This record gives sequence, C-alpha cells and structure tokens, in this order.
Amino acid sequence: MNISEFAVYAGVSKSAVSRYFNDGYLSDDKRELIEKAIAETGYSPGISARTSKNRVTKLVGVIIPKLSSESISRVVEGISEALSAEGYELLLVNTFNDCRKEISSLELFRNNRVDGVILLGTVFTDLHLSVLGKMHVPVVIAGQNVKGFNCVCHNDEGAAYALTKLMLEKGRKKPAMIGVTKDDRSAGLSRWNGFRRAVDEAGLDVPARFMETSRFDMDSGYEKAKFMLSGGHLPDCIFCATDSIAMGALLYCREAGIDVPKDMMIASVGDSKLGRAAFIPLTTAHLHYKTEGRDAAEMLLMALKRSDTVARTLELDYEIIERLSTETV
Amino acid sequence: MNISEFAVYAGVSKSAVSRYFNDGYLSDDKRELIEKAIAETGYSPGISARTSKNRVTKLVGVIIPKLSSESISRVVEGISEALSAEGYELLLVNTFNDCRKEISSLELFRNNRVDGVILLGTVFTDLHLSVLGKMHVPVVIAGQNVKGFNCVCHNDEGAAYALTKLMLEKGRKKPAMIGVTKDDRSAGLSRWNGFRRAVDEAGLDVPARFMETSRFDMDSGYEKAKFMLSGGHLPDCIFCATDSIAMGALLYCREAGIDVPKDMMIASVGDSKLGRAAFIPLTTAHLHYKTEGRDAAEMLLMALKRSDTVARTLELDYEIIERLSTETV
DNA sequence: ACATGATATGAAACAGGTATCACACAGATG
DNA sequence: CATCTGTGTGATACCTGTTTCATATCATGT
Repeated sequence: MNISEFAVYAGVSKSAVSRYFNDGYLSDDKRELIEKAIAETGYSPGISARTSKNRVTKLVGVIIPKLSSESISRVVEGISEALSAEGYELLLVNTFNDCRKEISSLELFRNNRVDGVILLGTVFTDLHLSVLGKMHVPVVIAGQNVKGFNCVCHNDEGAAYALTKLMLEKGRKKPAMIGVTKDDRSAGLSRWNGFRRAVDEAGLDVPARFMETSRFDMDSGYEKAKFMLSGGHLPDCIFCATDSIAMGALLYCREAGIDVPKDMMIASVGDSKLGRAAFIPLTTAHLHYKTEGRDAAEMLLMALKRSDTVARTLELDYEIIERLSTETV
Repeated sequence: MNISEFAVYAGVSKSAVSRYFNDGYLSDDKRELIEKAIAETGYSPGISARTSKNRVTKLVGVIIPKLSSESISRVVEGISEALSAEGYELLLVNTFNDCRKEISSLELFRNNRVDGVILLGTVFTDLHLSVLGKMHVPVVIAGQNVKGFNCVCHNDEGAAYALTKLMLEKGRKKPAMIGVTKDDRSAGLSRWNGFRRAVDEAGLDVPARFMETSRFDMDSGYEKAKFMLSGGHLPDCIFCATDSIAMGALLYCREAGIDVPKDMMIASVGDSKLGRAAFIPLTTAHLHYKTEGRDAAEMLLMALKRSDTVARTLELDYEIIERLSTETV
C-alpha cells in the first residue's frame, strides 16, 4: 500500500498524510482519520522514496576489520547505543581485514546510502587518505589518530609506557616486547614507542631478539613467545601489545615451566575478559572501548548537525589494572 | 552529481547510463565514454532513488539482543560472510535485551528499508509471533526453534544431555545445574530438559537447591555458584547453560578452595575462548555459531529467490570437547 | 471593518533513478 | 526481396514519497 492508496482509504489528501508523518500543519480531525486508518492497515511510509527527496537515510555506515574481537564488539556496542538514542540505525560492513573491502565500502558510502561513516581502521595507506578526502558525508575514525580527520582514539603510547615502567620499577632489568605491525599506528607503532620510551628512560638496552612482531591472535602470541623464550638468555618481563598475545605468551610459559610472575612478568593492553579470568590474571591497561564507540558516534552526530568542517581529535585516557602477572612475590 | 548531469558530462543519454549500471544493451563506445567519465568524476548512482522504483535495497536487517557476546559476534560474523558474498549489506539493530525494541525494529523492517530480516531472538511472546506473522519480507530466526517460521538452531537439548551424561558416567552422583530463564527456549528450556533427561535416565534425584537460574554473565554465574556451594551439602558436578556462567562458577571454586575437577566437575555449552584459556580448561559443547549465521543468511537468500513460502527448520549438531574440568584424576 | 499572521489544504512540481516504448539498423533466413 | 530477430537508442512515463505554491479560513489587534 502506498501513500496515495492510503490517502484514499483514510479519506484525506496525499499531502495530509505526508504532513502527518512530517509534522506539518494538520487539523485534529484529519489527524484522527489518519490514525484510525493506520491502526486498521498498518501503513507506514517507505523509506526509500522519502530519502530520494530529502536525502536523509538515518543510517550510519560502520566499517570494521572483524567482528569476532572483544574490543571491536565493545566499540560497536557503544556506537550502537549512541546512535539508537538519536534514531539512527547502523549499517555494518565487515571487511575481514581486507583493505580493498575497506576502500570499496568507503566508496559505496561516498555518495548516498548513509548519512555518515565511522571507520574502525587499522592500517592507513595513501589510498585510504585519498578516498577519505573525497567523501561527501562526514567520517569519524575510531581507534586511530589520523591527522586532518575526525578521530576518537586512545592514549596508546601512554598506556604502553605506564605498563612497561610498572614492571621496570619492580626491579626488572631485561624487558622484552611482543608487538604488532607498525603499520597499525595505534596498537602497533604507538605501543612500541611507549615501551621504547620507558626502556630508554630506565637506561636499559633491549636486544633485537627481545622484540617480536606478532599477529593479533592468541596462537600467534604463543608462537612468538615460544621463539623468544626458547633460547638460552631469557628476558625477565614481557610487554605485549594486546591481551590475546599476552594470553598466548602466558600459555607458553605454563607449558615451558616458566614461573609467572616470579621469573617472568607479563603485562598487556586491553583488559579483556580473557586476561581477567586467566590462570594468572593479567596486569593490563583498560582502554575505554565502549566509550570510544559512544564518543565516535556522538562526534559524528555533531558533525551532521554542524555546518563547520573542522577536524577534531578526541583522546581517551587509560586505566592501569594491576593483577597477579606483575606481582612481586 | 545526478544521473542527468552525469549523462550530459559523459556525452550519452540518461538511459545509456542507467543501462550501464543495469546490464542492458549498450555499445562498446558508449560503455567506454561512460567508464571514462566515471573515472573522472567518481559518479555512482544513488541507491535511494533506484530503490523507490525496483524495491530492492540489498540490505538485510539483523536484530540482536546484544553485541558484546562471543557467541553472537560469531553468528553475526557468519551472517556477514554469507551476505557480503551475494552483495548484500547488513543493517544491524542492537536491542540491548529490550523486547520492545525487538518489536519496533521488526515493525520498522516490515515495510521497506530491508529485503529480509534475520532475528537472533531469545524470548518469543505472542506479540512477537503476531508481528512476525505480519511481516512483508522474509524472516529467518537464528538460534531458536519457532514453529511456523524459518529457523536455524542448535541441538541444545542433545548437547546438555551429552555433557551431563558425560559427568554422570564418570561416577558423579550429585549433579547440579546453573541454567538461564526458561523463557529462552534454546539456552534456557532445552538445556534444562537435556540435563533433566540425563539425570532421570541415571535414576538420580536433584534437590531444588542444586538448580539455580542465572543471568548470562560471568558475575551472575559466580553469585549463583556461591549461593549453591556455600551450604553444607555440596554437589559433585555442575552443568552450566553457558560458558560464561561456568567461568563464574569456576572462579568461585578457586576462591572457595574447591578442587576442580577432583571434587567438582564443571561442564557447559558454548566453547568460548574464555573456557579454553581458563586456568582449568572447561569441558564444553561446541555449537557451530558461525555456521549458524552463515546458514541463516543462506536460508534468507534462498527465501528471497524462491517464491514458495514454506517454513523450513535447520538444526545443527554439536561437538563435545573434553577438557580438564571433567577429567578423572 | 480591516489588515495581520498563524493555521490548514489540495494540486502540482520535484527528487533521482528505472522500465517501457517506439523505432533504427544490422545480419540471418526463407 | 521481404521478413524476422537480436542489438542499440533516446524520449518519456513511472516509482513513492516530500515540498512548494496558491489559496482558504479564522482569531486577533487596531
């Protein structure tokens, strides 16, 4: 049933029906007629046609690298919360860590389809920046700090610094790190930098074999730890870029009979359920993922309301949570 | 830039441009002209206008109770995979466990906006059934078996039965269960039934205080375990409806100095990362969540292609994974 | 009584696409 | 040669709402 048929059914004009749904001048008797007809037929206007005229979809595109990640789920949960409060829905695109899909989704969103985009990116190439620059709808980047664009990000460098320093202040002298690719500016580069700063300030030296680059999963963390810890000369503490990696390292230590925290302290960023429930609970930096999502959504909604196009960067602070994995025994 | 402006720019007719994007007859030189113009301008047709004529949105509405759940993430991951292979996008609605939002989302989807709906429901009231019956687009229910509708679900009863039986066959005589509300037919009712069947077959009796109803989170599982295990008379094994609940129970046992598995076996459904990496790895039933999502999406896509409206039910089998938490020492 | 402004109304234009239509033109067929 | 068939083409109608426009009504202030 379309608006014309419905208007005939209700005994009013097309215009009156449209005004009913769009808050125009409308007399009470017409309003009643329409309400009665809606109750009987269940009519509601199709969104697609409405959009073609007024260009508002009430849809926000959200691009994520994967869904099966605790941190990403929490970010999306936050986004969802803030958006639904304003009557927006969420068009989710999962790129499965495929950069090309990221680009093609942005291009899909560039024209119509959504009112705005939130991008949970990991790697930012020149192609990304070029496509982002050509967007016709507002974009907010979550989890990464990319100059010139709206961003909501964490103090990754600070968190890594604080965790490393925490272990060094407990007397550890041989720090190691298992990080992720530096192409990821936040989880990769920034956390390396934080680790490096703490180590440098303490005047310590880190041999190359005490710095491994892992993937994001637990299994990869396990492998890298195994590689690092199977030589003769061992570190006495490891900073891991993510909780999953730390869990892998922890599992290897259990297998290899290395006592955590006595012989090997472990700390990592993320505060996942996993790290909390582990057999040796992990010291971690809690990043406010849900808040990140909520703030990113709010920043986007503001950008939709405002007319200025000033790029804003919002940095969220972390919280250090000390647990058994760095306790002095 | 709209299709008319673009057509002028490219030096072809509006019709030619439309045909280019919709596989109509088109000569190679016109095709070239259009491709050249696209490369220069980045034009792509707006979806909203297209939709108003041919009523295809290439969008599937996905309604979920929450996002911060490993199992749900995996289901959505599967949905996302299958849909994107067919060029569909995913419109995600998070209901935050609010039934009314579930209903209102269904109503939102009833008319236009999406081509089909996948509902990850928990509780099904009469109102649900009534609204579902009035949908004008195909619907698939994932994770629950609701008669008369397309469903993809698990053998919850069987999984619960198998896990309970496994513990009883190892000589346990005092089984307990921490379940969830029976309003949830799958995770609730069916798993209670499976537990009950195994217990009945073994000719055992379960006192009322050995049956607790928990929420879905770890903290609630912890509380219920504490309540159940703080009396004098203890069970010797607990079947938990979900891994999170089991983790809570496990954490309480550690605190209370109860030896798992020697004095207390624990088993649960879900096969989460948490249960795998726990200090006492959990025996669990692996449910194929990702497959569930993929199959639900495929069932929906079939329903979109087919013209029949026969309701189909697809049940996925489980796999028992034995770990330390039920080992005989 | 009359200008004023807020409220109310249906016809028609508009949005940005797609589908239909009438027609042109080539090569194949009888 | 006439006819058919597949291909290619632009004009135009159409889809389903929203918005504008011209106009009507009514209570107020002066």
